[in-house]
Amino acid sequence: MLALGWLTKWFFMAMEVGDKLKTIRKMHGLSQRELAKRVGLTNSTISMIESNAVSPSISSLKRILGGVSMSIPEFFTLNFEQQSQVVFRAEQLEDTGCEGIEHKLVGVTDKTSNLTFAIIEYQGAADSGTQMLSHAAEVAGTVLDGEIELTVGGTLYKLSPGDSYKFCAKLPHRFSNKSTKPCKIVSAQVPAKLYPCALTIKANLFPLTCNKSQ
DNA sequence: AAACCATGCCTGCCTAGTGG
DNA sequence: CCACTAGGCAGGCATGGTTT
Repeated sequence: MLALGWLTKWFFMAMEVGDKLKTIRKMHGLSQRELAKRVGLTNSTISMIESNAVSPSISSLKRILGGVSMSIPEFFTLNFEQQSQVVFRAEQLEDTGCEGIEHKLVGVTDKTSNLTFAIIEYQGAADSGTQMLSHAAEVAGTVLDGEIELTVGGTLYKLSPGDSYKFCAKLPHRFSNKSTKPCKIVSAQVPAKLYPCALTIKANLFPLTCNKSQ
């Protein structure tokens, strides 16, 4: 029974091997003959595998993937259907910020991504809220323009253009623009969920206040 | 009952050839 | 030049018979 289950599972996996291999080969700009020559097989073998006429042996698949610098685990975990939008035009970026903070999220509609990337602009005297933020994630960013005060775990850091930060967001943290000039930051976070001053505020999951104390 | 061996089937892969 | 098909070969595996 176990063997039957394994065979069934392998059968369904094998159904996709040919299509996947064909896509990968074309992504590398190779013909069946070129790939076959590169890995020491014949073009007909590549053809039959790609048309799902045969299921390649592990050794053959390893050889073929070697021709495109890919491992077997990488091959089976690759999912082309999850590939979504590549380029996000400036006008497409959704502003999820609140008063005093422009928070433009890149790829906010991509639910499969594990990364959140944002372009943030703190207006003069704006901050991320009176309460310290804390959420299970890792964040990193760079100040492009202006100056910002970053408090992480009780330590205050003053950042200028070119300065970067990276910290575990579980530590209580807060951003504050003490100057009168805007401060522009690019910021990334993994995992993509629970972005404190954008998605969560927008969704009213954590009703934080974004102050503009002037 | 266990181990060994012969047989046939299945499958991956090859060469040669075809059609677009 | 390209992808694909037909026919054949070789190795792996399951099965059944024989021997110990």
